[in-house]
Amino acid sequence: MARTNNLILGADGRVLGTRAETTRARLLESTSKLLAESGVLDLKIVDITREVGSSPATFYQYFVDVDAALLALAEQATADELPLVSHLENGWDAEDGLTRAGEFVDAYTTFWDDNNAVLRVRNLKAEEGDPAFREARSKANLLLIEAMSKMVEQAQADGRLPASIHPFVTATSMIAIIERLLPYRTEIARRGAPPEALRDTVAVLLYRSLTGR
Amino acid sequence: MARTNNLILGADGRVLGTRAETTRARLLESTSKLLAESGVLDLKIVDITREVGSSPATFYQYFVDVDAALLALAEQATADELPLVSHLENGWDAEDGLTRAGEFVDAYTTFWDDNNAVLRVRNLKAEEGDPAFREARSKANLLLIEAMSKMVEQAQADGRLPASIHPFVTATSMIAIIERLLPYRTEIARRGAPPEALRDTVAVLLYRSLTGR
DNA sequence: ACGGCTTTCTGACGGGGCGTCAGATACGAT
DNA sequence: ATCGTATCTGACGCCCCGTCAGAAAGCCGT
Repeated sequence: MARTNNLILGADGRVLGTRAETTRARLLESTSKLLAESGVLDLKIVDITREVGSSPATFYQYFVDVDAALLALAEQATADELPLVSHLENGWDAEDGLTRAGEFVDAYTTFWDDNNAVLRVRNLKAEEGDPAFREARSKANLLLIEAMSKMVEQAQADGRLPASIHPFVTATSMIAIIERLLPYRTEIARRGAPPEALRDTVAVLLYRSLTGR
Repeated sequence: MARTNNLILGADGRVLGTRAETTRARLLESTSKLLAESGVLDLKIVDITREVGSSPATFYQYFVDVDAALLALAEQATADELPLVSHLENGWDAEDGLTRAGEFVDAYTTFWDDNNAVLRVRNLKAEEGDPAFREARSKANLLLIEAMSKMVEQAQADGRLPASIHPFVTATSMIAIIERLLPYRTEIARRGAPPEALRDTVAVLLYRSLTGR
């Protein structure tokens, strides 16, 4: 709960001045960097603050604990994710549908590459049951999932997809594919698949499962 | 590397006697329990050993660090996963194909529910780049993915699936769906989807994507 | 430019987990 | 029962955690 009505708050709920806002931002950046470098399990508050040249006590002025900082990062990542919905608007039923599917995959890949360390932690904590991270994940994916659900409903109405599939579950499955497959890239490459195989295959899978074409 | 040629080894590579094997097993069980209860981030060696009534030093006789224990658990889980391949053998091309897909989903769900805490950690560490966990994950999924790849190749040969999809990537995507969706169950339920919707939808998605029917 | 007030930062501390080692204890063979 | 080996653990120094009281920096009115 770091942001309310555009006011950035410290750990004790006070409103921050400009100097404090800068410090907070630097701490978040440092957290993100260390997260990407060495993983959550090795994330230490001492290291975060050392990185920005301040002391551990400072950290606690902005975040009640590490989780609070991680949550703030997750919420930042959400802002990058929401625009992806533009690739889904108006469906993929026109003849350039498959192309648009590919563009969506590309856009998601970029988003993922920029935020993967944070997203991994967000998903881990969400799956472990933490309500705040659950909420953050839902909010991030909601727009995409709703847009995809609409595509499925349309395809069902047109008789291209069976009525037996549940639109929301189908949409969530598509997010699952794309979210889960990106970290596999190196492994897939090691199996001799050409580099575009992943992108193209995922695009076709999404296209088929969402439009029934 | 806790096991070589059926001999169970301690952290220093020595062969364990029966008493030691029991202790090691109890430590692993305790680790698994605490993992499920409170997540990786709060996993403490002190707690693990307290749980079995021994001291932290004992832990280090069997595992060089927590990761080693987690890896051992991941390898145990693999043993539960391999038999699932029986649901894929001979393909889903007969008329009971969709039924068999449903049974596979059920079997995987059971496997997941029994092992989810460990699998989550395995996947996290694998995605963070740890080679040992990468290896463990690959080994666990390999049989399933190979079987699914064969199904895709068959469907492509019969003209039911486009040649443009890569069998291995497709198979991995199916694993992604099923692995990733199970933790979402509560969230999907909260959206008013009936309880079987997930099972049935995933079964249909797998069936369609793997057989092209 | 100075004093006083507020915001922001930090040194220092008790608490506790980490990982190691030397010595204690339990076991099995004879 | 004794000995040798396998197994266990108490105790220690190290480092991170989270807190608090006080220091430093910034701001404002005069």
